[in-house]
This record gives sequence, C-alpha cells and structure tokens, in this order.
Amino acid sequence: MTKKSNSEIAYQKLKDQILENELAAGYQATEEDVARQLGMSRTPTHEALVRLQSEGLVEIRPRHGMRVLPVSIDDMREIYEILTSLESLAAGEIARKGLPEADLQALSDAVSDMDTALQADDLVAWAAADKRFHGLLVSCHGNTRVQTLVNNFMDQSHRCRMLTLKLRPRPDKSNADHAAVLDAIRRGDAEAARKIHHQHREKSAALLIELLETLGLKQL
Amino acid sequence: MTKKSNSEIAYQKLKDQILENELAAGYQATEEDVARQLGMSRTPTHEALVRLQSEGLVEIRPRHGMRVLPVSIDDMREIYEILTSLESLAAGEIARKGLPEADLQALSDAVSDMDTALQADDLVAWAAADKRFHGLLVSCHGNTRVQTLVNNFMDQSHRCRMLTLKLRPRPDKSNADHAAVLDAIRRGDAEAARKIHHQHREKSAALLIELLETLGLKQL
DNA sequence: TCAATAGTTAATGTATACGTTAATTCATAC
DNA sequence: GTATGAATTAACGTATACATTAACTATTGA
Repeated sequence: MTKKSNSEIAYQKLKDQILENELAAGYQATEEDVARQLGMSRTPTHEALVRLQSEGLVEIRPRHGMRVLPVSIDDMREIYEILTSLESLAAGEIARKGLPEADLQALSDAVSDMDTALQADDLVAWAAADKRFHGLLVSCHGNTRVQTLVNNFMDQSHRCRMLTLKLRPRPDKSNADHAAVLDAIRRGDAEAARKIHHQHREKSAALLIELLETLGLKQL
Repeated sequence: MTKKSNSEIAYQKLKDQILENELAAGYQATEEDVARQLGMSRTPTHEALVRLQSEGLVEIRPRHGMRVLPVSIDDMREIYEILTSLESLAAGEIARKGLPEADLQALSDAVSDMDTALQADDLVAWAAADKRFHGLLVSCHGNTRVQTLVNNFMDQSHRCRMLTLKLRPRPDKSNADHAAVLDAIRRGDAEAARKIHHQHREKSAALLIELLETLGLKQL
C-alpha cells in the first residue's frame, strides 16, 4: 500500500484536533511549535496549514503564527445559507431523477438511526446519523463539487453544532422533516423535496442562531 | 508597502497563464520545470500548485508532475448548477433586503456596458461586463463565502466561456435577462429576481453545454 | 510624556541537499 | 514471446540552513 506522507498526517491530525475542539478556537502557535508538536519539520506542517486555511479552519498570519479560526454567528449565517441552498438543490434533483433502491435504503437507514438515537436520548449518535443523512443527500445527487462544498461547510460548522447539541430542544421535528424529504424523494416530487428540505435547513439555522444569540456566544 | 512573496507571484502568474490558456489544459510538467520557468525554487512553486489544486485548476500527480486540468462537459454541468443556485440565492436576497443607490447604479452600469459592447460587436467587452454583473450580484449580497465560491467557479469555467464566446449566438436575450433581474431587485420583488436569474443561468448553461456537445468538445 | 526612528529579533520565506518512493527498464526464466 | 522480479532512476517529500521581513523595543529628541 502507498504510504501516507507526513503532510497528509499533519493535515488529518490537525483537522481532527480542531474539529474535536482539542485545539480550541483562538489557539495560536508558530509553525515551528506546531511542527514540534507533530514531530516533524516545518515543511509538511506548513503545507497542512495552507490546506486548512483554504478550508477556513485556520488562519495563517505572517509573523504571528497560525490561529484556529473561531466561528462567529455571522459565519454560521453564511454557512447555513449555503448549506440550505446546495442541499435543497440536491434533494430536488434526486427526487426528479429517481434513486436506485440501495440509495433509498441508505437514506432510510439514516432516518431510522436518527429515530433510534433520539429514543435512546443519545444526542451524539443522533448528530452522527443526521450528518450522514445530509451527506447521503449530496453524494446521491452526484455533483462532486457540491459534495465537496457541503462536506467542507459541515466541517466548518461542526464545533458549533456539537456545542449547541445539548442546549437545544430535542430535535423531534427534525426527524419528521427528514422522513418527509425522503418520502417526497420516493414519490419523485422534486418540488416538495426541495421545499421541505429548504424549510428544514432554514429552521435549523434559525434555531441555532437564536440559541447562540440568547447565550450571548459571539464566537466559538 | 508589504512585499509580495514568491509563492504569491507564482500563484498569480500560473493562474493567469492557465485562465488565458497560455498553459493549455493537459499541459504537464514537473515541479522543477515549473519552478525553473518561474525563476524560483521548488518550495514557493509547490505552494502555489497546492493552492491551484485546491481551486480545481491543476492536479498534482505524485511522480508525474502537475497537470493543467481540462474542463469536461460534466464539469461544466456541475459548475453551472452551483453558479445557478448561489447566484439566484444572492439575487433574491438583495431584492428582499434592498440595495443602496450606489450598488444599484453599479449593477445598472454593468447592464449598460453589456448593451454598449453588444452594439459594438465587442464580445470580449461584453463578457467582461457580464462577469462584472454576476460578480456584483454576489458581492452586494454580502455572504463572503458565496462570493469566494462564485469567483472560484467563474475562474474554473473561464476558459470554456471564452472559447465558446464567438461560437454562440449573439447574447441579446442575456442582456434583457439582466435588465429584468435588476428591475425586480429595484422593485424589491425577491421571488421574481430569484426566478428570473435562475432561468437565466439555466438557459446559459443549456446553451453552453449544447454547443459543446454539438462541437464534440469533450474536454477543453 | 510622546513621537519618531533605528536597531533587534522572532518568525516566516526560500533554496537546497538528501532521503524515499514508485514508475520504468531490463534481464532472466519459463 | 511473455511474465516475473530486480535494478535503475526520475520525481517528489522532508529537513535544514540561511535570507528576509515586519513586529517590537528602546532610545532620542522635542
């Protein structure tokens, strides 16, 4: 098998640490420090940081080191606006063209898993299944660029979703929405699939942002 | 003033050369060759290539050198689907919230310039004004991520648009569409702005793709 | 006390040497 | 003639030394 390069390792480790909040937003360090922490030289470290910067997770400020970017409420507004637009595009299109049974089954499984998780009050599992559903939606659509973008914005907003997960009301309505989207897809009703998913994402966004505002969390 | 780094210079030069088709799609070279051509070492060259890869303009194939990515018909389908979605989002939103007179004027100027260019049969000037209109639409909306994405996808499809510019019918209808979008924005009719722009982009895409298919241009 | 400036320094940008890897070539056996 | 595998080699990955730059600091003059 082909060996992973150090820069790839650096990229994945750093990304993991950022998404899991082990490297908190606002964390700042020089490239050399990061390199030392990773046990490699600055060269592959720098390359990883450049990639993470292009994904909006860190910022490289010449002479000040890299900084893990916090996510503001406005960032979340931007991100959710895009997720809403692209995902509902995907939902509509897959309803229009129809989906092989295997894909429908995968979507259906994700919805079931969300229900199961919710009944068990396992919010982390619920979030994972929810994420899977959204990921399937765009991967079934087949536009690879949409897929990449949605994955990227899900990453950018991951920490925020995880943080608010336990602070928000139980997402029962969310599960119902997903089931309704899936139903519209099965019926081949593109307009309904698009609209329902659109409203679903808008509601999620509004909820999240209101929560952040209520809690006075400007940055996280 | 703060001096530009070599990697920045490399990035811009390479990007220019690719967009202007001086480095044709399919062009392949080792990092060392590219570096020599740019008059610098591999380090900044590599960094520039990584950036260009993240923007979808080149591909880095270990042990084979970098390659200027051709754009296929399917790529154009993907790109225009996203542009359609994000730009009509922007059109709708700016109609909804209203725009300061200066912004309206800038949009109006772009429309006028398109008309003038078309009357003078100056297709290159027309394309520039058209691009400006689309750019203004998203910059007025204010979602910086949408702006970045739209700019990036406009870049990815730039060569293709330039190539087909002289092969397509005169874009009279296109100008009328833009005027109609602007009118809807002025009236504050979000739904109309969104819909008209959506149809406009879908028509452009269909035209472009049909043209590519007719000409049998699978890659460019 | 404040502002301007020159010197200091920390951090990154860059070049380069070297190690590593995988594509290719060539020899050999069948 | 073909398939296998070892040797070759071209290209990149990595570490590191050095150059460069802009932030910082301390000094000086007002």
